[in-house]
Amino acid sequence: MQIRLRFAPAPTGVLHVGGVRTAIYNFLYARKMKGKFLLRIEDTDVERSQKEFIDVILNGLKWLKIDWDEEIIFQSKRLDVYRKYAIKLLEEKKAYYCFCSEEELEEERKILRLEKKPVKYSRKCYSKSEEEIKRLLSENREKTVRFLVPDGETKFLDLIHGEITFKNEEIEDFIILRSDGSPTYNFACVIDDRDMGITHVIRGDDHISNTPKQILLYKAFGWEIPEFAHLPMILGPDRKKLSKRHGATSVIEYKEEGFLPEALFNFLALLGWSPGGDVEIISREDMIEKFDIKDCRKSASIFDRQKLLWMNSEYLKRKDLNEIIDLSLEFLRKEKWWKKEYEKDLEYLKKVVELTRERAKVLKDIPYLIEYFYIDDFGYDVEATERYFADPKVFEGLEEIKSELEKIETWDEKKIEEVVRKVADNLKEKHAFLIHPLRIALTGRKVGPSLFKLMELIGKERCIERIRKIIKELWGYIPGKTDLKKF
RNA sequence: GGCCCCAUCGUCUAGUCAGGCCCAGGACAUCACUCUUUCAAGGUGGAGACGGGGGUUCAAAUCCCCCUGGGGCCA
Repeated sequence: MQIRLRFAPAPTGVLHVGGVRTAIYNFLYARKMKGKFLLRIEDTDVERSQKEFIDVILNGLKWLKIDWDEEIIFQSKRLDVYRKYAIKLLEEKKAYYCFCSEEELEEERKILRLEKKPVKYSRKCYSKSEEEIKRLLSENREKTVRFLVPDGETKFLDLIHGEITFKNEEIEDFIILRSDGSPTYNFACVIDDRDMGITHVIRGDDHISNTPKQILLYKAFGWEIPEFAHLPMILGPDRKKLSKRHGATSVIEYKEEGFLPEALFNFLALLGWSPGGDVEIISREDMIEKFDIKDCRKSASIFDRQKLLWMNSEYLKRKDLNEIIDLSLEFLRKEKWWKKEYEKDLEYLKKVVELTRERAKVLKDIPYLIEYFYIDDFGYDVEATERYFADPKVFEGLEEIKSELEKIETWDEKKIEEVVRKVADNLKEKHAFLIHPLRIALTGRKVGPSLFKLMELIGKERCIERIRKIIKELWGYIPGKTDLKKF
């Protein structure tokens, strides 16, 4: 039999990492078992559901390449279906009308709480006579439909947790249809899962307490009960359920920060599941091959951004350069210094990114890392300048290097290195004595990739010009006195 | 408050189902050293955990019970 799984988000908020991970596990399991992975939008709560969130959720899934089979099911288009099934339960006396007002119910609960009894609906409306119900209905009174919870206990075998049992007496006669005729979560969920032919329900373990209610509904309808697997939650650093307080909530924000979708997918897949052994970086194909819902952990895990960053940099190192370029361009175009004409020389961009990519943890780092390969007027790092321009002899060395560089005919890394080292030797100074100031001259910074490689890329003319410029601007520089802020 | 779930380094986890191979392995982070023109990356090494108490057993991270702690749902 082909299994069928689904991811069923409510468009009442953005798609956050917790939701994505649930989607990932459903997706992986479906692919592993050669089944189907479906999508359902639970938009029955008209007040809190927003169209924009649907797009946000869909875009997030698409970005992560979590693609779904078949058409998306929208609950808002199935309201008639839910009503039909509610009436069926009503007719079979497995559900009943409740005319209690919110105030009445609150009053009831208050008393129960005072008496330290379980807060549960009194079933008051269940004992109403046929005539009374008829009368109340004809008066067009506000009403809900409640499910009549039978006696006994409800147990199920959770694929992750094992057997879980609830006593039915702890479950109140829950509402299945609200007064506005819309279905409640548990009711719509069961009907949809049944209509969609869902065989396995994989969701967060915040739904464990919903499961017995749903099972009771399956039984009332005489439907086959699907398998359930309840995943542990992803918690914020404060060990509380993920929420807006924890910063980047929407997965799209990870995209905007320059995370690679495959890195986030890998990271999230391994948050709560392990293929066993010491695997960290694992391809999607291998995940599908090795995935088993039974290998999921039972305990909640905390989202560790540090490890995500590390994993992203690993993916960044391995990814095809051309793809990195394409993705980087999106970030570069947001920079004010970036000019459209730079994109004509893709070969140069490629070389520059190749040289700097391993220093990037996210794509967003790229523009900063390559800025000085494009613009010539940058400021000089104050701290570095104070340290490396303390000795006026530095200018002597730079002058010397400048004139030696001018003589170079084949401008390459090796030749440049030779020249720089020779000048330092002639001056009877350590090579670093000139290398550091040179770096400041060429990049304005104290750190970066190999100086000689970077000089090769920047080109002879521009390198010489930059050296000329720093000599001119810093001439007469006195450490600690000269105001470097102006550079 | 009621019910349910969970418990291995700071974090993610392997090992738990089929007890001995585990005085607990890996990864991130951290520290030291190394490489090096700098930073990062890389390499080497260090520190770091079975929440507590009872059982069962020749033997428990692993099985059972209790406590504690954390989380979730309902209100």
